[in-house]
Amino acid sequence: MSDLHEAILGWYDAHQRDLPWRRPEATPWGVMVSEFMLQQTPVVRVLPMWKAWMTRWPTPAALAAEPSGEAVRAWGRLGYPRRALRLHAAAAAIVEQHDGAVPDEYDDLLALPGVGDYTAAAVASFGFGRRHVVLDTNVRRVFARLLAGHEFPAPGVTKAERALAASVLPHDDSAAVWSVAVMELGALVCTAVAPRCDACPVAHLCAWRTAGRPTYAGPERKVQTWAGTDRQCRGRLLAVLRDADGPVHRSALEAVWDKPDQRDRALRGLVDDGLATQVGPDSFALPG
DNA sequence: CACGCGTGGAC
DNA sequence: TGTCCAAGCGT
Repeated sequence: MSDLHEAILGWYDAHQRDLPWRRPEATPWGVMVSEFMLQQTPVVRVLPMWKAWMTRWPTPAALAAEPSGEAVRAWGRLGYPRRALRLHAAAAAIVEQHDGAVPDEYDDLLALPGVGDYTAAAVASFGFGRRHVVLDTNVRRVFARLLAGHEFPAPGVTKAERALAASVLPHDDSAAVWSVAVMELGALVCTAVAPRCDACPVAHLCAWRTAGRPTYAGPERKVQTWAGTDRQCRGRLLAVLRDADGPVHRSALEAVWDKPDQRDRALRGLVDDGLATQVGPDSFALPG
C-alpha cells in the first residue's frame, strides 16, 4: 500500500464519524436512503430524518406500499422534495423488478429513479463493498487539491478527472473504504471554506499546498439565487400541503405568496412534477 | 451542458 | 448580512 493510501485510511480509522448508515448492521436499503437524503444536504440535517424513515420504512416494500404523498410528507423540510418522490418510485421499482432487494450492480442501481452516477457508485460501494470510482463534491475537491493542485475542481466532471480518481482507487477489497475515507476527509478537513491543512494526513503530499494554495482560477462558479424565486414559492406552497391533514383550499395557498402569476405557475409546476394533485375545482393535496 | 430544483447553517 | 455551501439528478 502506498504512503497516500496508508495515510488516508489510517486517518479515517481514527477520525471517522459514527454515522448509523455506516454501521455493520446498516442494510443496503439504509445506505440507499442515506444517499438520497445526503444529495445536496448536510449530514446533521439528515440524521434525524434517516432514523425516522428507517423506523417507519425499514424495507423498500414498506415504502412502496404507501402513497407517494406520504413520502413527500415525511420528507419534511429536508429540501428538494422531488427526492422523496424518486425514492418512493425507486422502492417500487425494486419491489417490482428486484424482488424487493436493493440491487448490487451499478447498472441496475443507475436505472432506478433518482439514482445517478454518484448514488449508484455509492450504494454499490458502501452497501455491497463493490469497487467503483465514487465522485462526489468532497472527493472531487480532495483530488483537485491533492493530485491536481487546484483549489476547486472544474464545474463538470472531466474524463481526466475520472481517470485520475480511478488511478488511485485500490484494486483490493479496500476500495469502498478508500472512497468513504476520501469523502470523509473532504467533509471534515479538506473543506471548501477554510480547509484545515494542519490536521490533514496527506498535507505533505498535497500538490495544492506545495504550490502555496493558489486561489481558484477556473470558470465562474454559479451561485443560486433564492429570494423571490419560483423555488422559494414552491417551497411555501408545498409546506402548506404537507402540514395539512387533507386537501387544502386554493385560498390557503394564495395566502403564502403575493404574486398570482408566479404562484399559479409554481403550483402547476408542483402538479406537473407529481408533488401535488388537484382534487377539486379549488382544492389541492399531496399525491395519493 | 446549463439550468432548475429546497432548506438552513456558517461566516 | 448577503454570500456560499451541503454525500446530485433529470432534462
